[in-house]
Amino acid sequence: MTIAEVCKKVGLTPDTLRYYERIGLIPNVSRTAGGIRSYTEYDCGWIEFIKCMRGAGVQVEALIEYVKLFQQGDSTASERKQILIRERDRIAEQLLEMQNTLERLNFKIEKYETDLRNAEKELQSITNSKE
Amino acid sequence: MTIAEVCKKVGLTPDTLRYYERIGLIPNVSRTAGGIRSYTEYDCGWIEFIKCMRGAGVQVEALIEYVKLFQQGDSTASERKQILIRERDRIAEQLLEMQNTLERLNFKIEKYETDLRNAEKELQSITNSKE
DNA sequence: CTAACACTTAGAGTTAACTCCAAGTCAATA
DNA sequence: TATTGACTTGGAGTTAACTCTAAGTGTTAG
Repeated sequence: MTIAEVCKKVGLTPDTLRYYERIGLIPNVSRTAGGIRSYTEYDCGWIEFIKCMRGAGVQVEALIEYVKLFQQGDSTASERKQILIRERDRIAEQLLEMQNTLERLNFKIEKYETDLRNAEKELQSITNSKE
Repeated sequence: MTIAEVCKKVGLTPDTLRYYERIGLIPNVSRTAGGIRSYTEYDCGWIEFIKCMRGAGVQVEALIEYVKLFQQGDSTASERKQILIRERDRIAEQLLEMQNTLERLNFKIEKYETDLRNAEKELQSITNSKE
């Protein structure tokens, strides 16, 4: 796959993909004779994983660390697991915070709704009394 | 309340509070005769609201817009409501994405656990067969 | 009264994560 | 074969949201 095809498939820009590769997030992308990137399905798997993690707010730095350990082989498995646990816990915490905020916003929106309804009613009763 | 007291109370730095005020997120903070900020409970309410929204990833730009409308009075109520709805929907969407990622991470972590257990078992059986 | 310390301002600096640019190369088509 | 358009690289620029600095003022403990 070319970079354009991968971009269409996963929804990232070529610049972002090249950036991710440059900083070590997508290991071993091979090239054609002319030096053009040629992505395998395996590469796409990585990209998709990275995209998913980034979408949940996992920092690039943590992902670089993970990929680096991955490339060092099986002996780093438990260290990698620790990274995943750490990031999982972060996401879980952030999730709670967002759930609270969501609830708070829902209350506030509801309050706006009743207030706006009441204001309209009042307006109408004034209009009516004038007739 | 002084800026230091508010900071301790809500968990923000003085720099951040001054920054928020400067860009219009905390309206009408009054000063002492000497020009030092003196926060009311009402101010703290705003700050706490802003902190909550920021904690859930609501952009400063959206909050500035909201505060500006708020200061313009009742006539902006429905416009303000629209902002809250928009941000609520964003948070809800982000929440879903994070829940998916959380699940994915949990699977991955579990896989690491079984793999590591198996590796250890294998190691042990080799050790045993040598004895 | 003075030393020490918190506060003030305007504005510069930092950080993360892209995003864009210039100059050049490669592939396909008229 | 020439041109068009996607690709390459290294490096500069951008954006959001702080965070820090410098130079000065106010407040309080000894």
